[in-house]
Amino acid sequence: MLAKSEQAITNADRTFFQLRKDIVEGIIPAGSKLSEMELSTKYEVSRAVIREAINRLATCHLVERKANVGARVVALSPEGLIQLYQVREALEGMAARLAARYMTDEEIADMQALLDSHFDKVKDGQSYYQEAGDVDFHYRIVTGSKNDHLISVLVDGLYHLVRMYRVQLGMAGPRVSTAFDEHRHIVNAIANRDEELAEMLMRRHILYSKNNIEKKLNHG
Amino acid sequence: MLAKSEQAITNADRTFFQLRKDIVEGIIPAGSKLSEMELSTKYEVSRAVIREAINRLATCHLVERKANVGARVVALSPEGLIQLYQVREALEGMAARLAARYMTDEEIADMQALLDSHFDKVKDGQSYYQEAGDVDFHYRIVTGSKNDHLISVLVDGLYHLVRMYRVQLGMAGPRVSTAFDEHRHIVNAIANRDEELAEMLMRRHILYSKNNIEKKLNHG
DNA sequence: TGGGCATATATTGTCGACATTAGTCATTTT
DNA sequence: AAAATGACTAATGTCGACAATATATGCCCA
Repeated sequence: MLAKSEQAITNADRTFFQLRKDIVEGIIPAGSKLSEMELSTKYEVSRAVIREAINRLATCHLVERKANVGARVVALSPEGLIQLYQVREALEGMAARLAARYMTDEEIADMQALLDSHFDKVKDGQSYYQEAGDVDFHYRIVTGSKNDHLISVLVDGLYHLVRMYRVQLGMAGPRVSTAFDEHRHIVNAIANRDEELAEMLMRRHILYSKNNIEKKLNHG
Repeated sequence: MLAKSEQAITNADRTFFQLRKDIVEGIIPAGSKLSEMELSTKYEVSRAVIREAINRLATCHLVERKANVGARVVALSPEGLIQLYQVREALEGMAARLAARYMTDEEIADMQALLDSHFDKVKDGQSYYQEAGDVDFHYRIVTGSKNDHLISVLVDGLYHLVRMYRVQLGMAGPRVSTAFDEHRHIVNAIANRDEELAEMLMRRHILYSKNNIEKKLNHG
């Protein structure tokens, strides 16, 4: 999905990525117990490798671990999703501000080109590109902040949790055209080096997404 | 230091806390290599326990790990500290906003009382309480947000990194009296349930701290 | 019959040994 | 002489076995 430089070197890496994928996509159900023995036979690695993978998942908040008891996949709750979006609003708002400050002109031009290509595809009705496009857009802003902590918390942590919610609660993409307009305005603000506006627009963009999701959760 | 519920159950827990403390306080120097064998003899536990502790430290970004090579304590850099404060500004600003929304009247009253006691102590010239008081104040706001992700990222992650910088760069507390005024104003905004103002004041408060630190780094 | 306690079992926590990899140094070849 | 290649070494990665802990079962007693 992400064209990130997350490449697996060791078995623990591979197992971690595989487990994370299986959890995010709901192959391993939310709230279910993660037995080290069971997983070590299933993934054909030793318990130590599974333990390391589970520990990493725990620090990503995809699983919760209790000493001498074991680990469970986190349970999905509406409040959890709201809280996730509150953090996203704060962090990605700051990311947009920093992107307006630190992104190079080339990076901004690339991002504008990316948005154009997305727009063409959406115009042709290929709305299934929406999620990938949205991910791409947010990813570029976040990396454009040039802030390693920000990047890590979002890309390595929150985004996987958000994806888990979206996949398992069946939140495929509504809000296609409006979201694209919002993306466009954010990029314009960044191109104008208007930090204040970039942050404000990004925060509103995420707030709208949150409200939209809340609506679906309540009336759906 | 923190009266948190972080209590060690297993040896890995204890070793993790001990290692974290030694790194934050500079007993293990920034940038130095962490040899698993060496540490396992030093802390009198097996290599597996050390490995688990190091892995946890890696996800806290206190150490950096490279596959088949080893782990090093992160290097301190002025840019790193700036980036940390950028993330703090975003997250604690949101925390103040959410605290204004979700803290109970009792929690707010407690916090005001805490501030009063701090003020009395500072008035008497006991300025060495400043850092602990500051930590207490920020900790209450963050937990008052009732947002688990926010709490975890800040309390389990960033605060230890910030403390590492403060300890090792010798940033003991200046800005005592002005910081107290800022704290007071933030609490007032929260008591008035003014989310917008609470967030804005908190962001400024952290921004001022950042500027103050930058000044010391440059002229110090 | 219901509750508390002791035992039993299954799971996690811990350990030491082995396998594998990266880095170093010496040798060889051009 | 310089560069490349090969083996050597020391570290990390992986594994299976043992120890400690929590939950479940069943027994005893009120």
